[in-house]
Amino acid sequence: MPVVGQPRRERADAARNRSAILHAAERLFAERGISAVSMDSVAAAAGVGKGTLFRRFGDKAGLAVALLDERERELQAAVLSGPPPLGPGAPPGERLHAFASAYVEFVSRHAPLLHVSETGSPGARYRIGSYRLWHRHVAALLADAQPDLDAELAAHAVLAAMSADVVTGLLGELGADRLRAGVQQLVSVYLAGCA
Amino acid sequence: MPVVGQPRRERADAARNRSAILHAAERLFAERGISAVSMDSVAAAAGVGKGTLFRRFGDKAGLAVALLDERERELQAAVLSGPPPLGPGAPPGERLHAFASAYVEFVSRHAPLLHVSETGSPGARYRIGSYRLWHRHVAALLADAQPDLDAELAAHAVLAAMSADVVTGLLGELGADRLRAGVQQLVSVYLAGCA
DNA sequence: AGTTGAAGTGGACTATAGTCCGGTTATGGA
DNA sequence: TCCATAACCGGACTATAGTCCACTTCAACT
Repeated sequence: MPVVGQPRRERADAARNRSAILHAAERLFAERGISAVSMDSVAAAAGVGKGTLFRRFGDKAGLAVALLDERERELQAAVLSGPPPLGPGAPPGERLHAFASAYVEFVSRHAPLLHVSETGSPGARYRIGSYRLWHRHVAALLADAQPDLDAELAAHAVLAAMSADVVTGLLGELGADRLRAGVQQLVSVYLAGCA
Repeated sequence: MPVVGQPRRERADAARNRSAILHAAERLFAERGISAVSMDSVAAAAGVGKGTLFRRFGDKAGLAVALLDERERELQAAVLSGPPPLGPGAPPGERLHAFASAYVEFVSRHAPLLHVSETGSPGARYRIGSYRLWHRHVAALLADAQPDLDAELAAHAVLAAMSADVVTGLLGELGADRLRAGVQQLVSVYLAGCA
């Protein structure tokens, strides 16, 4: 009887295919742009059938999430256990500003992938694990710095201002510096907390 | 020679078809839910060919935008020339709070249509006329109430907190009241302006 | 009313996402 | 080593968005 909650180890062939798919997708997306790459071509480049691709990742959005997951781990590590001011050690206000800068940077860099990952069911962003992680992080810092605030709600607002849609939609119009300034102003105003 | 910048009046047959398409789409979307309605069936129900449908509205997102446009006019009228506190006459802070409530309500009611209208090219929301209108409105009120603020940026943040994606993603988790409270808190904090 | 050409029309066509299921293979136990 | 079984594989299949272009119709101007 298999141990509950601890599924058997992934089969060796499945692991090989998973890795092949991820690498092929990464390469093709970089070469041609995500929207120009069909799932068929990803499967072909990875040397697997279409069924395998969809079985593993559900749909194109799922594939994007898997790809982002790898890239996001780096930022997560820096935030959870890296050096201050991003990591622990600095006062919450400084950490918040540092996080905002880093996150805007991250979103800018991976905007196309993020956009695809949020395609499909509406509100998908709010259900994936990483959003919850960032939300907890921001809410904790806000609550720490400014107890009068409803930090849960404020954290959602801060993250909304850094959503992939906002960043891609306004980057062209405002430029990276001004975009960052907007988020920093938002964070500052929450931290000042004269509500 | 046709007058530049003032395109000829829409041809009568085109107007008839446009109206037929809009009405058919409205009915089908209400009956079956947007995602379950194919563009083919909209065309068939309207009694036009597929080519006509796509020529007029570009794609499914364009059709959604056209449908929203009608519904949005009501809110626009109330904001631009209706009675206070939503319309002119009340102090800017009050108008802002009133707008936030009304807009969250609007987004909640039309979330599926808004989601479809933002599908497709990323950042589509920021290019359609109505976003620019709301942004100008919010920015003007913020600038009026709190001159220290960078009102342009703050207005984007306020609208981001009320995007269709945020509302659909968090409505289930937080509920309508708490969602509204979050936006009200955001507005209050900007108005307090201790940045 | 007749002419003319621009705007509009419709349905066949292509490309792609995502489903399904019969056949195959890895894995753990005897 | 061999067996039973559950997971995995792959490609044919379906449904739908969106394109294209030869044909039709409207309306402005004689």
